[in-house]
Amino acid sequence: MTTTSATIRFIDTELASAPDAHEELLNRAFFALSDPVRRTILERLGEGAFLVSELAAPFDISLQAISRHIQVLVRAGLVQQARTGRISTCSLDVGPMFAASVWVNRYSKYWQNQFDALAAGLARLDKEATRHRPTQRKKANRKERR
Amino acid sequence: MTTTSATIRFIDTELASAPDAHEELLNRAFFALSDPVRRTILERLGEGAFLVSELAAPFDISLQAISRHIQVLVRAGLVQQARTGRISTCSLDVGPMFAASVWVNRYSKYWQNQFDALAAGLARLDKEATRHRPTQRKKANRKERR
DNA sequence: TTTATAATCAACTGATCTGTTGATTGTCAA
DNA sequence: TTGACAATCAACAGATCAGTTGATTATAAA
Repeated sequence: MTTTSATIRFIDTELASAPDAHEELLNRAFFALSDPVRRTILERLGEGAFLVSELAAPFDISLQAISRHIQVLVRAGLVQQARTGRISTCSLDVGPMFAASVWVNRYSKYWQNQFDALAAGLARLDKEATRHRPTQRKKANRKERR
Repeated sequence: MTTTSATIRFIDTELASAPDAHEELLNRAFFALSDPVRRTILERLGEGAFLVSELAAPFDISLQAISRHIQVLVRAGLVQQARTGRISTCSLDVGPMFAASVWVNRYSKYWQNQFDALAAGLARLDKEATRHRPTQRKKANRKERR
């Protein structure tokens, strides 16, 4: 990655012309990525284009719910939809993902001890889960509270 | 970045032992990053450690609100707090950020045309904003609806 | 034409988010 | 001891989120 430095510089000047739009793009991209269903959909789309119903098949929630997840991805610019007739083909757009990577990678200089840091994060989560493990989830597939 | 490939492989096996914890770590990390106030706090912490009140100073919202933003960052593992007496010093922990980078960078192979993709995303946001621009924001610093 | 299918829209519910104000805790200083 | 200060807690309000079910739109097929 010898072009990273130049790349980031170019992006930064590009953003300076529309800083609000870029902020909003990051807001939406990170938010879209914060849900495991949406991340799974994106992983799937990494392999190619799929119909909404095909994307929905592996999940235990309604097609409508998946349709709205996809809408979140579309509004974040991560997914494009092409409707031909009654079917809608979804495909990936990694533009916002690249923007997210640029933002996050500003901290890459701290990643000498990435293993320790990640292990510590996981250990902390395990300890949390052990300390007060929920007896039962309130709703299936519901997002964990903490 | 000649070690990237080996790095990612190591992390993946590490995660396989606690997949749920890793999922939850990503959920929280991406969600924490989806708010511009929290991203600004993280940028600041990249320069060193700060008190809660110091982090709150640049913002127009209450100290309590900032305190809760920091709690979100702490629960995501991105920030550590050390309380000595009545003051609380906040510092950065890039572990979850590294995990987020690893996830996002699985799409780096698509980034040959990153410039076009990002520009398209920004152009789309601009077009949206022009089409139905809100006459006035409902609340100061409130998150944009779309 | 009638029927089945893909996908979205609409309305509703319960949970979560983000901000507010007021009270509280705990420490430092006059 | 008393008062100021850093930070959090607690309770509330308004908005958003994520799921549901039922209706609707539009195309494909019998």
